[in-house]
Order: sequence, then structure tokens, then C-alpha cells
Amino acid sequence: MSGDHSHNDSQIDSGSRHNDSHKHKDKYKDKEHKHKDHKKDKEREKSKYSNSEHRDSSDKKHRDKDKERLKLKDGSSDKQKDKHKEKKKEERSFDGKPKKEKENGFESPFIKSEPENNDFYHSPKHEKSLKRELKKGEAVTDGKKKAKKEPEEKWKWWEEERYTDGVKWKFLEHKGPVFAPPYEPLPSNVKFYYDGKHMKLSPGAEEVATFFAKMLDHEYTTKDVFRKNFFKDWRKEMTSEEKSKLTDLNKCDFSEMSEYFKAQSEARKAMTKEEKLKIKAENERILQEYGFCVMDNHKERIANFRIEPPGLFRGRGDHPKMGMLKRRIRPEDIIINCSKDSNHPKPPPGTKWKEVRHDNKVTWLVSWTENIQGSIKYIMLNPSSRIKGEKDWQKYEMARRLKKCVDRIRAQYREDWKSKEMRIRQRAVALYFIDKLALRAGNEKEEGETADTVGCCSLRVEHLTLHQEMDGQEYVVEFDFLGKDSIRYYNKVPVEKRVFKNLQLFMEDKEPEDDLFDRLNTSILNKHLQELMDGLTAKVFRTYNASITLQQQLNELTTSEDNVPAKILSYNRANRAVAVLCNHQRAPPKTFEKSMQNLQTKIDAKKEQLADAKRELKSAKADAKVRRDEKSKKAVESKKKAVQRIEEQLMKLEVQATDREENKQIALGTSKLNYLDPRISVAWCKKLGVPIEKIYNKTQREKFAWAIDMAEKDYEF
DNA sequence: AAATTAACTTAGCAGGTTTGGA
DNA sequence: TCCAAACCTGCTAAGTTAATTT
Repeated sequence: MSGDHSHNDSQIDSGSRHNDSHKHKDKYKDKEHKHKDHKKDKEREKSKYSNSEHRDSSDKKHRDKDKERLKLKDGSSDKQKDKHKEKKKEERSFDGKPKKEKENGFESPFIKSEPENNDFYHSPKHEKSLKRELKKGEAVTDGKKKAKKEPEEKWKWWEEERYTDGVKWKFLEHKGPVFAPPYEPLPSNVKFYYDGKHMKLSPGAEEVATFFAKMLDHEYTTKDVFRKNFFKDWRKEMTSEEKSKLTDLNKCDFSEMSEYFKAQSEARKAMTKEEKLKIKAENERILQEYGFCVMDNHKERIANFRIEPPGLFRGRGDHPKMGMLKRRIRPEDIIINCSKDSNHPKPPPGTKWKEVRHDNKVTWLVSWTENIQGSIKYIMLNPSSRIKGEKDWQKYEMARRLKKCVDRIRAQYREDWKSKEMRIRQRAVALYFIDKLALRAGNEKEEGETADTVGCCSLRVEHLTLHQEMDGQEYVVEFDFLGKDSIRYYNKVPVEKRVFKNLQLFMEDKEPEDDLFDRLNTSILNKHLQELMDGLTAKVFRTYNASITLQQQLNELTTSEDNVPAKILSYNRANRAVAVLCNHQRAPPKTFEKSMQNLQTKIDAKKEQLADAKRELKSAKADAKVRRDEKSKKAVESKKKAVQRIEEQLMKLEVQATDREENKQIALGTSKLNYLDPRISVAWCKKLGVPIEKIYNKTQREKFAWAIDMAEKDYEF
């Protein structure tokens, strides 16, 4: 059964070809109104990325200061520098120990083997060469010509030892968050009307009104829940006078505000090059100042150093809290996390942080509590950072460990289908779904706080329909529910008789809104998984099945004889199989039909061109036969080349069309970034001679640097 | 043992930027 | 050189899981 997920082909596209039977008519149109809020004027910078890579002199001071401070607190760093040089590639393994030391071959460092070095506080780890990186930066500054390309020596954290216990870092210094720009009151000629009469709003009320005005074009501002929530929260910001006057949202006229913002955004687009450049430069400056931190001697990129600006909350799907006011975050809301001996970030003048703490058992730099759900938000590091990379690597190692014992686990749950205990049967069937269908665990959620979505353990009777027989197949289960992000999961799956019978049993005497697995929750399930394999949880199955599927599909679909575009098509198809398995859907791009048409037009044109070229070739040949001179021979050759070139172009276009059509409502990004062991892709590239750049863009290569560096062509997941 | 909280991963979309073909 | 399309990045919501509290 391993890796057999072909049935999933039908789950996404209601109208697609290999999907004869089910005609569900997209009753869940949730995607249409998914969060489209944040309208703000984000002039984004062209991010420069990468830790330790080229930086300019503006940054030098900061750097040098770091260098000095680091030197002070750690005089040893230089000496340690080359410590790992001699390590050989083949010997790298997850725990950084030479393979032969790991007798059983199972051991993975993250699975807390006996910490051979309890003295981690003084371990040499991470204490090498910030200096080296910094030097490079300088070299680039005056090196000029090759400045950008310079293959910087990057820090290979994966060649170093890792912390074995809960410690995440020993040194952490950063500049704190960047706050949202303060509210700028509207010019007085932009008016708000209530019941047809002009009304000047107080600044507080006006700001919230602008949030609504900016969203006016979105469908969701017409939704009852949205309007109700918005109006309630808006009133809280009004003066008592406003409160008594403004009693009906329907009488509010935001159109001038809305027009004003549209005009603003037009004006922004129409800015001159210089103005745009200036903004870009300013963003770059902010990035350089706030976008990096120093963690354990290395300068690392921060993922989200800007605090989320205030606005109206738009949850995904049918969210009960849509329209509520997301309040502005102030320094007094902010908790700073950094090391004691670092230069603490300073709050803006006249303000204070809520707290400064020094917790090196966590990875975040800044946190605050958000007011909609009361949850905590964090500022953390970029995926290219050591701390994220190690975790990612660890995740795939866990999935590979599952690979080794998945047969045993499968045998086990199949056995459990027969258990006399209901809770065990439920657990076993749920696990079967998680394994076979890559469903998420499915925690229970507080009703009325969030959109009504489910995962495996929280499935309800109403989400399944059992078909004794359907389309010539026996024991078909039809799933139809909203999962994470209110993305619909629709699938018809033939299951084993025993599973089917169990489901009938679980559904007996229940109402549609009752839990399918009433004796099970994620905590019980994960505890059980923990017993089956150390560190095993429900989500590991998703990672495992995704990665193993990619590997299998790549093996099946690709031949070394193919040319590169064909190989890439195959790669995308393998990636697509995973995305389908994981139900990673997207709304078809708004311009899909049109762009498809355009492409078809191009293809037709190219076909004509090809026909013409062939005709010309033919006549040139005939000509050459008669004339038998050099010149006409040459002409034949060039015509031949032309035909070839056009054929190639045509092929490319056709491949593109296929790829695009197949990808209409499937999102590849999520699986690529989160579920597929990058070493599989790296190995595949090496084996088939496909440049890695064709598979991973710059950002992705930074995130997966560890895999690119360590995977050889024979890597096996 | 249930509920809550904290930390961290996973998710799709908007909209800007770059690319490549006419 | 222009334009559509592809690509990419930021954004932030929504999950999972483990730890902690009640």
C-alpha cells in the first residue's frame, strides 16, 4: 500500500477529465473571499537576503561593533574557526558524528541520544567565524565588479554540532521590531457623510473608518457578520457624540475616502523613477538596520521584523470574527527576547517595552498578544537561518525514521481494526486516514471563535458518505469537509471492507453533527504514535507520504534521455502529485482562461511558422539537388536549423500549456517548501543534470542550502 | 484529565518585480 | 521596447504539538 495515492487524482478539480463521476458543484465558494485585506501601501524593498552575504558599507559600523563585542565576550572564537574543516562529506550525518559511531544506524541527534557533551554552554559550537563572514562583506564593498556574484563562503551550520537539550542559542542581539507607521489623518477635503450629511470624525474614529473604506470593493464588506463586527468595534473608537449620532452603518458613506485611497495608489504607481528609488533605498536601509540579528556569532536574517499594522480582521472562510478591529500594537505591548549580555533594543523615545526577557530556550526575538483571538504573535528568523534550518532537517529525518517502521505501524493499525475496544478501532481507522489520505490531525476548536473546519480526529458524521458500491468499486467513502484555511477537501476513496464496516459502526445512531471518532482526539492519537515510534506525531505522516511520493514519482516519470524542459515538466508533475495528495489548492488565477487562450494562439502561430519553415526547407533541398553548389547547401543547412529551432520552441510552448492546464487549481509552493525533503530534489537534479536553479529559486536555495550542500546524486529519502 | 497557553510550522493570496517573447 | 505572464516576497491566518495550569 505504500505510496498508493493515485485515487487522489480526482479530489480537486470537479470538472477535470479523470474525474468522471463526481459532479459536486463547488458549493463552497469560500476561496473567493479569502483574506484580501491588507491593502496598505507597501512599498517593498528588493530584499537582499542571505546571512553573511554581500552588504554595503552603510552596514559596516554595526558589523564592526558586533565583531568587537563578540570578541570581548568570546575570545576563543578565532581559535575555533577551522575546527570542522577536516570533516568529510560522507561522514556527515544528522548528529554530526561520524557514521560508524552510531551503532544501530537509527540514531538521530534530535532524538536525544545521551548527550555526550553536557557542557554545551562551553561547547565550541557556533563560535567560529563570524569574522570570516564579515571580512567577506568588506571585500565585496571594494571589490566592485564581481561584487554581486562572488560565491561567498557561507556558514555551514549543518557541519557543526547542535545543541542537544532545549537551548536554542547562547547569544542573541537585535534591534527590536519596526512599528507600523502612525496614522495620517485625511486631508480636510476628503469627507465622510452620515445619512447624506457631512460629518467630521475624530481621529480615532476616522482611522477605523479608513480601514473599512479601503476594503469597500471587497465582497466581504457586504457580509452581515463582517459589518456587525466592524460597526461594534468602530463604535468603541468613537467619541460619545459620534456614538450617539452614528447608529446605522448603512447610513455611512465612505465613498470619498475610498476614492481618495484609490487615487493615492494611482499616484504611487505614477511616481517618478527617482521617487521610487528613494523609497526603495529607505526600505533597504530599514532592512539593514532591523532585518538582521546576531545569533551565536552569526548574522542572521529575520523573517518578519515589521509589526502587523492595525486593520480589520478578515479570517479565512466563514469566520465569526471577520470585520473586528485589529488594534495597533504599541511598544508597551511588546516583549523583547534577547541575551543579557547583548545590546538591548531600545523602545521608541518616550515609550517602554512591556518586558525584556532572556529566554534562550525559545527562538523568538519579539512577541505580542494579538487582540482578535488573544494569541501570541512572534518575530522569528528567516528560513535560511540555522535555527530554522536545523528544525527543518530534523523534520525530514523524523519522516525517514518513519519510513523504516511504517510497515510495522501499518500492520499494527490494520490489526487494530479488529480490536474489541471501540477506542482502539477508532484510533486505527483515523490513523489509516492520516496515512492513506495525508489528513491533518484535527484538533478540536472552540465553537464560535473560529471558522468551522475539521481535520481527521474532528471529522463529523456529516462529512462522510458511505457507498457500499459506487462506479464499479466496492466500499467507497466520500469525504466532503472544510479543512485548514477553509479549503474544501473532497475525495472518494475505496477502502478496505473492514474500514468500511467500522465506519458504519462509528456512524450508527449518530446525528450528522456528531463526532465520527467520539472516543478519540489528537492528544490520544499522538500519545499512541509516540509509543509506536519515538517522536512520531500525526503530522510526520504527511511529511513522510509527501516526500516518498515525490521520490517515487520522480523515479517513475523521469528519464535521462529527456531534455531539460521535459524533465522539469516531470518534476512539476511529481510535485503536483504531492500537492494533490496534500490537498494544496488554489483559486484558479483570475486571468487563467485568457492566458490559456493566448498561449493557444501562440501555439497555433508557431505551428504555422513550422509548416512554413518545413516548406522552405523542402524547396531549399530541391534547389540544392539541382544546383549542387556550396551556397545552396548552406541554405539547406540553415533552413534545417530553423526548422529545428521552431520545433523546439513549439515543444516548449506545448509543454508549458500542459503544465499550466494541469496546474490550474493546484498550488505547488506549499509542498515544495514544507513537505518535500529537499535532498530528494537535489539528488534528482544531480542525477539528471538539471541545474538546481530550475527547481529552486534564490530564496529557496537559501532555505535549502544545507540540502544542496550535502545531498549527492544517490541520496535516498 | 481537561483546559489553556506557548511555540513553532503550514497556508494561500495580494501585489510588486522580473522575465521573455513579439 | 512593450506587455502579459511568471515569479517572488511579504503578509498574516490557521494549523499542530508539547508544556503548563487548573
